[in-house]
Amino acid sequence: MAVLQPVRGTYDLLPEAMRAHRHVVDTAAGVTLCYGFEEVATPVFEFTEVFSRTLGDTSDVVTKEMYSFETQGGDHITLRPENTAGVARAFITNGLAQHAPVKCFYAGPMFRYEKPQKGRQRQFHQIGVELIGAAQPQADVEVIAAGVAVLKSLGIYEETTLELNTLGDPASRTAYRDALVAYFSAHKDKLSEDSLMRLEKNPLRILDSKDPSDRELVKDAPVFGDFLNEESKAFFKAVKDGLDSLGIAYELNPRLVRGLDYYNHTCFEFTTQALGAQGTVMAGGRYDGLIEQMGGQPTPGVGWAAGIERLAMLANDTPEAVRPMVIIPLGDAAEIRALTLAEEIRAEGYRVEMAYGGNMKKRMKHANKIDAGIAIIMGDDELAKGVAMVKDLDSGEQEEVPLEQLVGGITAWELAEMYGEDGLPSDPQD
RNA sequence: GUGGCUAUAGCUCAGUUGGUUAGAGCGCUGGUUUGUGGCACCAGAGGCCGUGGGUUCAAGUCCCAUUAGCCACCCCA
Repeated sequence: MAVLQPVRGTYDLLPEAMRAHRHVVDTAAGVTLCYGFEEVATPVFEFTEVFSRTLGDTSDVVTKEMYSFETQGGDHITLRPENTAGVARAFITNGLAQHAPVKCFYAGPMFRYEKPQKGRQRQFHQIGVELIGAAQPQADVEVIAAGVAVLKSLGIYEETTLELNTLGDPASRTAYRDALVAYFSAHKDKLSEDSLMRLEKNPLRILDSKDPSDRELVKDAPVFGDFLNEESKAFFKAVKDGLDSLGIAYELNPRLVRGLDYYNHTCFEFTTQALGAQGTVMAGGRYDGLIEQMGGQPTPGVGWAAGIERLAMLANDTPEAVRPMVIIPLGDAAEIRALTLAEEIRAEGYRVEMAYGGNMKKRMKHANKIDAGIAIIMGDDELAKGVAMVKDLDSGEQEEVPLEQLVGGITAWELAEMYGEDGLPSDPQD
């Protein structure tokens, strides 16, 4: 609007939005830790090859969505468009193979040069988990279960649908891909413009086309099931059985594909109707070929990523801001004592604001404006008596409390009055 | 990258067929005298009408471009 705009597709996280993000991240970190995923952080930029060599030369992410630049030293750098490649790189460079299986959780900004929409920014944020070094289908189940637990903790699981598919092992996938190319190539005249492109880049995507003419063709297209070899079928069955035994509902979606090349076997998405065209809330799958493709030893892996913005838009149980208590000193001696009193109460883990400036009324209004729950009014005469007037700003009740009790005893008094029975912050130090 | 819609105060929006000093609500600041807030009342500040061109005696209003947002496609989290 004004001359000073944020860069297209970026935005500021002001306290209210930041709290929603924090809630998503903290919830996910806590839940996934129960599954053994420990938080890690990798750089927000990597050498460009980390992404270009792994994501696939034909993927949209590589061909048109990367923020890449050359440094003064001549290095080719790219802001990470996703974090699986970065984690995989860290796995290799830190020699984590000896600790396999490695389970990690991450949260942070990702960058994609896309046309912004609601729920789609150029700098956005993702949480995700990766389980590297476990080839068993039980690992897929565990990863998906962790995702379910996160969604449940955020109170949005009921709004999502788990869509599940298998991409098979590379042999199955290649065979199917070839069959699809053969089939659609024979009907090029009926394919949409987009799908002609897809035929070159990612034929599997044609199956998911929204074009009516494409859809007609898709009806008679080869079915992936016919090309899955026994191992791939058994693997997929084991994943489904695991989910069944956990009572995790899913819908098989044979058209569910991945834009990134390193996926194989299991792929899944949690989708919702509540976010318009940006319906994917959490997505992931197995990527057994990735580490090897990057130059490491052959190492299987499985994981998912979820957009924090999208999760935050769905979650409506974001905690309220912690209400402060406000100290209102009146008089020179009280002003001085208030400084130390504030420090003492803060040291106990409470949010304390000072109301300086203005007369009593001004300061009370200030207390009100910052949504304080408690006002500690301390004039020179109270100070002389060694007390302070403690006022509950919701009920209007107030009473004199000896200063020494105030510091040591504020906890119970303040919490009870300030938050009532519910809405109690679990730990005010957080 | 393609197509459509939108752009007026911090926020949500009015601004008639182009016509004087561009409005409201909320919010913000100050006040309604003494050390007690919320409510009410009074007053005030705050707008290159997204930006740049053009048409016209005259443009917030019409035209073009540009930027940004929104929506759909593509793709994705």
